[in-house]
Amino acid sequence: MPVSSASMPTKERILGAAEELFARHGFEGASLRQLTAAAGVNLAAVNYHFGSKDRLIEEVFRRRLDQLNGRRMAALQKIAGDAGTTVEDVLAAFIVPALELSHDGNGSLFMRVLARAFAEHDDTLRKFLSDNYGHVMRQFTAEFARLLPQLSKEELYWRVDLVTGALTHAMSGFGMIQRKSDVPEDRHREQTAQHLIRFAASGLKSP
Amino acid sequence: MPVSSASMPTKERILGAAEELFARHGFEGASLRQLTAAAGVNLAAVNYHFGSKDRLIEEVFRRRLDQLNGRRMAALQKIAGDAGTTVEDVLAAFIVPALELSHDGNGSLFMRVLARAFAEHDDTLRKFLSDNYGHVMRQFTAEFARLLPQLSKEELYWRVDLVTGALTHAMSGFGMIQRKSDVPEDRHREQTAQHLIRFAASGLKSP
DNA sequence: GCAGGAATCAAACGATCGTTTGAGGATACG
DNA sequence: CGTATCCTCAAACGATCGTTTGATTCCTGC
Repeated sequence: MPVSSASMPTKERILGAAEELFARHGFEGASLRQLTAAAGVNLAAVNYHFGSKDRLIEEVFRRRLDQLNGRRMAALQKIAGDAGTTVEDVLAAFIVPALELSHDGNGSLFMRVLARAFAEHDDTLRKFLSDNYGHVMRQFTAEFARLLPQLSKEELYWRVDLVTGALTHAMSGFGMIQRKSDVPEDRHREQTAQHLIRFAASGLKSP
Repeated sequence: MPVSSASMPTKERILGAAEELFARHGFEGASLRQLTAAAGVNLAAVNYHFGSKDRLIEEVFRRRLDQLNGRRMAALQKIAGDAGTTVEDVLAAFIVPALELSHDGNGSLFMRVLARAFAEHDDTLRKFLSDNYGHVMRQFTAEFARLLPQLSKEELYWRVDLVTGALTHAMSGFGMIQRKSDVPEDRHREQTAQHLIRFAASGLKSP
């Protein structure tokens, strides 16, 4: 499963190498020289294809988040507003697409990039993420509000923030948690999802 | 409450400015030239007093973590092994010292530095933190294990990791959550602690 | 098969990085 | 008063940063 093979177009090889090096060394820590060397392309290729390093960073996010948040929204649409929907259902709509990404290619490296973006309080990056994907969090929060009417607005924001913090932290470490070889991949993913959903649901619903 | 005034010794002025700039721009993003300019000291002072930038980073952690984890361990010793101790008590021993730090001076900036250290999967930094402060997490985990005997070792590690992730994430954002002016400082801190403890306890104890 | 845009290349740009140097100032002790 | 020690300072070190340039190669459409 190549993330940056010689047969791929230059743009995708750069994106693959960027994802890996941003995860490992941070946005400032990974230089364009390391990056283009790892991708096997010329140094000038980044500025030619993306314009600048900052635009490359945005493109790394866009490529993954478009897919991730698209799947999250699709899963949420199916259950939002329904009478039988539970907190666990909404959490599953949020978590399962992220787990699928984590176990696909070097998607788990992207989760580490995302965790870095959370830790960096960089205004430009936060604005980009908020502008492009803020509506996703608002939709999920609105559905939680419907299912947890006893919580004040303030309390709800608190708990949703704690849940996203825990999940981002946990999923950024998935590269290290290896499943036992006798458990099939999808079964392992299902167990992980159950762990996370149970934990988060208990926190959200706590009295 | 100056963090880097002209009257303070050079070493402390550097540590104060370093904490702020590392929180804002990361370890690689903050340069020694910015840092020494903000502290009002000569560029060479960092290498004279600390030896290198990496040793300065370690000293930034040491100064705060010695105090923070000292208070955590003291609070834990008082209740560890007792018959009446609850999960909430242990969580309070972990959380309250961190909240006290967050509301004291620019201690909240340090919590952001700590959140960065979590997100960076830098081996050198992780080894330093593990070598010097790993015993704290082991002690707390052991006490959780005593109070939650129904959890498997694997499940317990999972949940403790989720809790620390949520708390680190939450407390790194405390600079932005301002208390209402009609609520006294210590009352606000107490309320925040209750929020965090309730959330974490529900997650840990979830069936 | 040839013109022309797309893509790649080596090389260089000025800026900034962490670190080192050696001279000079401050301070305490004989 | 002199001297030894701690500290500060401006300046420079080589390395590396993101970006730009201009020539060269590749590929496509006529």
